[in-house]
Amino acid sequence: MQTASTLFYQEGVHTVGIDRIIAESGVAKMSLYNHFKSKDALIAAWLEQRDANWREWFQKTVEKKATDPVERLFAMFDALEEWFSQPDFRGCAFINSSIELVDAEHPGYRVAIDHQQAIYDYILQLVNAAEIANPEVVGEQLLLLVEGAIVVAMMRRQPAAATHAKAAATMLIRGT
Amino acid sequence: MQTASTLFYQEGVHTVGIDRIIAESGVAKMSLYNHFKSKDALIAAWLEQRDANWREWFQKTVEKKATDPVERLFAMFDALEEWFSQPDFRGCAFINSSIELVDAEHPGYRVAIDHQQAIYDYILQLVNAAEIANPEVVGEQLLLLVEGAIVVAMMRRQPAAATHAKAAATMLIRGT
DNA sequence: TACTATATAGACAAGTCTGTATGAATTTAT
DNA sequence: ATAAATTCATACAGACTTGTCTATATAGTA
Repeated sequence: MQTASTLFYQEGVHTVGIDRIIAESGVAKMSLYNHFKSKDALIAAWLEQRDANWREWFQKTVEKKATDPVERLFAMFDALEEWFSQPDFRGCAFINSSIELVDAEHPGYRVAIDHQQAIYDYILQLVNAAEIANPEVVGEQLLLLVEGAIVVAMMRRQPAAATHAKAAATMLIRGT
Repeated sequence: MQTASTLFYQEGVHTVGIDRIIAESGVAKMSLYNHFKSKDALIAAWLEQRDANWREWFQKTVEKKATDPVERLFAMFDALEEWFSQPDFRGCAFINSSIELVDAEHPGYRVAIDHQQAIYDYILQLVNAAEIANPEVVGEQLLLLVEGAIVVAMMRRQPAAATHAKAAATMLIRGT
């Protein structure tokens, strides 16, 4: 699973084959198929695990950087910048997978969609805690900045998008 | 090429095979390989054509909606909303392709990266025409809103992201 | 009319992929 | 220590992929 995780994230679920996973992990093919009934099931399990891990990391990092609700909203973008700066950063696994898994019936597709909604829910929670007017609207706008920063940082391969997103968020929240 | 264009955009460059393209287009396989030396070359040609078409449509639409530079910046998001509302909207072909074409050496990869830069260049041009302070910074922020709106609209399958992006852009530019 | 490109249809090669079958080795539990 | 469960290594089936080859048909031009 660990091998599958890094390979799927680094090279995409479509280009990485089962043979590659078993070769680099040293696990026999039958052992893999004993734990996951198909490659699609493995992909779904990976996405679910990554969803839990990523969101825990993100929230823990944000809440460690600041206690004030407004400051935590800004801290989101500092956390993003940390993420973007990691040498193995290759964008959001859930955006990437939702694009690769064209079929909406794929067991991993819903996980990817729900991940973005979970991010929005977390943002909305912080916006509400900060007692900002029109919380849903501001929450949607901040979500756009988060997702936009991820995409731009991925394609440009530089983490500066987080800084610009943070500045824009400051403008949206504080008006300065 | 027309068949390849719709298939690649709708279902992704990886899942659509050569056989599918020749079957739905009625073109013989050797004719296709006579015009494009490989599938990768066909993908690159498709991206280049779509880049030209999309940017022409986008700029024409924006410049038709408004003449004032500031209003044109806002009109970008109205154009996006039109795009998002098309029933066959499936996100940005260049974001999608840059994710599917993991290899940076792929002939189509650079086209995808350059496309985003071309969008930024256009935004910057409008920002400069509007004589906004810190044009590069504001341009980057607007790019985040554009790219974020595309991703969110794609995953949610609803065009409301454009409206939220426009409101955020208004706040960034006008402060209200 | 005759020649030259180009298009067509389909078989084919060589490789990829997922998933299954099999028997031996190894670990775990009693 | 013996039995049970799991893992390993490998071969294999069947379906898929891209790209080539061949032989026929069609269109344009001198």
